[in-house]
Amino acid sequence: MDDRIHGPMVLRLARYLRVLQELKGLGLVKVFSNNLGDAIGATPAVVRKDFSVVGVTGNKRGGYTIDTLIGTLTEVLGKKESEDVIVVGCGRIGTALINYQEFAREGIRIVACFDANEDRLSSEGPVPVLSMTDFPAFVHEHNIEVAVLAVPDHVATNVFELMVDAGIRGVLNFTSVELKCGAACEDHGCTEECTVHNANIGLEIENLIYLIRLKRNAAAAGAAAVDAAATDANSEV
Amino acid sequence: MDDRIHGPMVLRLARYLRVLQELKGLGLVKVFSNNLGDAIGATPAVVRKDFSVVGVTGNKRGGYTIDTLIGTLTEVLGKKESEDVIVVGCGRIGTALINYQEFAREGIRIVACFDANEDRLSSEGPVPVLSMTDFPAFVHEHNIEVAVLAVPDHVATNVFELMVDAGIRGVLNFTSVELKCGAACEDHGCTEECTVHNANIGLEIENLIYLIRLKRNAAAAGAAAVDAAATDANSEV
DNA sequence: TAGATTGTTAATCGATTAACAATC
DNA sequence: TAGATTGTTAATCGATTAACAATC
Repeated sequence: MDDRIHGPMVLRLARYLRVLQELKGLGLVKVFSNNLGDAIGATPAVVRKDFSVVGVTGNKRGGYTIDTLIGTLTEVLGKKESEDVIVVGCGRIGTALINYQEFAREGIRIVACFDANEDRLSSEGPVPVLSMTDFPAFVHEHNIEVAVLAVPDHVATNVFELMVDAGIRGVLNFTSVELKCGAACEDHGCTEECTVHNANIGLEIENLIYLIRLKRNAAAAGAAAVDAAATDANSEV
Repeated sequence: MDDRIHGPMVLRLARYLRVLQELKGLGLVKVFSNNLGDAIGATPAVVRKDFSVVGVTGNKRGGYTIDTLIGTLTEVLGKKESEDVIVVGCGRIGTALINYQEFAREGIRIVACFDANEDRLSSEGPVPVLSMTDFPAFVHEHNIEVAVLAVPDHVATNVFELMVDAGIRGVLNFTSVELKCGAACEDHGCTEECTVHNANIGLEIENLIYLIRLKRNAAAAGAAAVDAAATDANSEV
C-alpha cells in the first residue's frame, strides 16, 4: 500500500489499535499524539509521523478522532477477519499450545496439528492431529498462511522447507534452529518471502543474559572512563 | 567493553559461537568468514567486521582459528557459567515452563517459581513454588538477574515493577502487556535499565499476520505498478 | 606468482529524532 | 489573541553493504 510502512511501524500500528479500542471502550472520542505515545512508549512525533504515513489527519487543536484511527488502522493492517493457524509437531510444546488456546488473541484459531508419528494422530480433542502427508493439501484447501513450527530440532529445516513449499508465509519457530528463508525459497523457486519469528524460550533467555552482561560491561567501562577522567582532572590540579 | 558491540551483533556472536562449537566437534580447526556467514545467514563482510570489533584477527590465507574464536567469543559474551532464572506466575504457562525444562539451554536453570496464590505454594516437585513475599529476598540472596513473567495481564505492570525494584535486569515477558522499563526505572530511582523481551505467542502470531498482509499488499502494489508501466509501454506503441 | 581471503574505510540505507512553520 | 497541537522537512543516528587495498 505504502512503502513507507516498515516492520517496526507495523508493530506500533498494532499497538495503537489496541490502545484505541480500549479508549473507545472508555467512551473517549478524541486523542492526542502525546497520549498515544505515552501508551505505547513512543514520542508524540513518531505517532504523528505514523498517522501521517497511513493517511490519517488530525485536528490541530483537537487531536485525532478515535473512530477514524481505528477504521484506518484496521484497514491498513488488514481486516480483522479470523485467521486460521496450524501447528506442526505435536510434542510437548505443540500439545501445550493446543491445550492453552486461551493464549490466542481474538480471531486467531489453531485449526489443526500435524505430526509425522502416526501413533499421535487423532480426530478427538479440541484440535485434530493429522498426518504430515496431509499437510500440503490441508494448507491449500484451507488457505493457511501462518504455521507454528514445534518439531524436534533435527527435522526443523526439512519441515520448514515443506512449509514454504506448501505456501506458508509466516512461521513462528519454536525450534532452536536458524531457519533461513532465502535459501529455502530459492531452492524451490518460490518468489515470495516467508517471514520467520523465533520463539525459542531457551534462545531468548540466553540472548537476554548476553545482552545484560554486555550492558554491565559497558556500564563498567563507562564508569572506568569517568574514573579515569576524574583522575585526569585531578592530576591537572 | 566496546561500544561498537550492539544488540544485533550480540545475537550474531552467540550464533557464531554455537556454530563454531559444532565445527570444533567435527574436528575442524580453521574456518573462513564465508562459511560462518552461510551458517548464520550473514555476508562474509559482516562476519569479518564482527570479528574485527571483538578483536579476533584471522589469517589472510587460512581464515580464522576456531579455538581462538571460541575463546574470545566466550569471553566477550561472558563466561558460560550457569545462570539461574526464576519464573513468576505459576499458572499454566509458568507450570509448562517448569515441567518442560528441557527447553532450557545448557547452563540455564529455573531455580524457583513465585506465585501470589498461597494455595499453589509447594516445596515438592522439580522446582519450589514460593510466595511472592519471599521474592525480593530470594532475588538478592541468589543474585538472580533474569526472570520470566508469566502472570495474568492485569497484574503484569505491578509485578514487573516489583521485579525491577528487586534488581532483575532482564525479563522474558509472556503477558500481552507492553512493559515500559523507563517509567518503572525512573519511578523507583533505579539507574540501570532492565531489558525486556516479549514472548507472548498470541502477539507474535498477530504481528506475523500483519507483516504478511503488509508484504502481500506491497507486492500487489508493485505488480500493479508493473502492470501500469506495461500498459504505458503498450500505449506508447 | 597468482589467487584467495582478510581487514578497513567510505558509501548507502533505513529509521528515529529534532525543529519549526502552519493553524485550529 | 495566545496557547497548544499538528504535520512536514531536515538532521542525526545506527547499522549494513560495497569496495578495495593489503597480504598470505
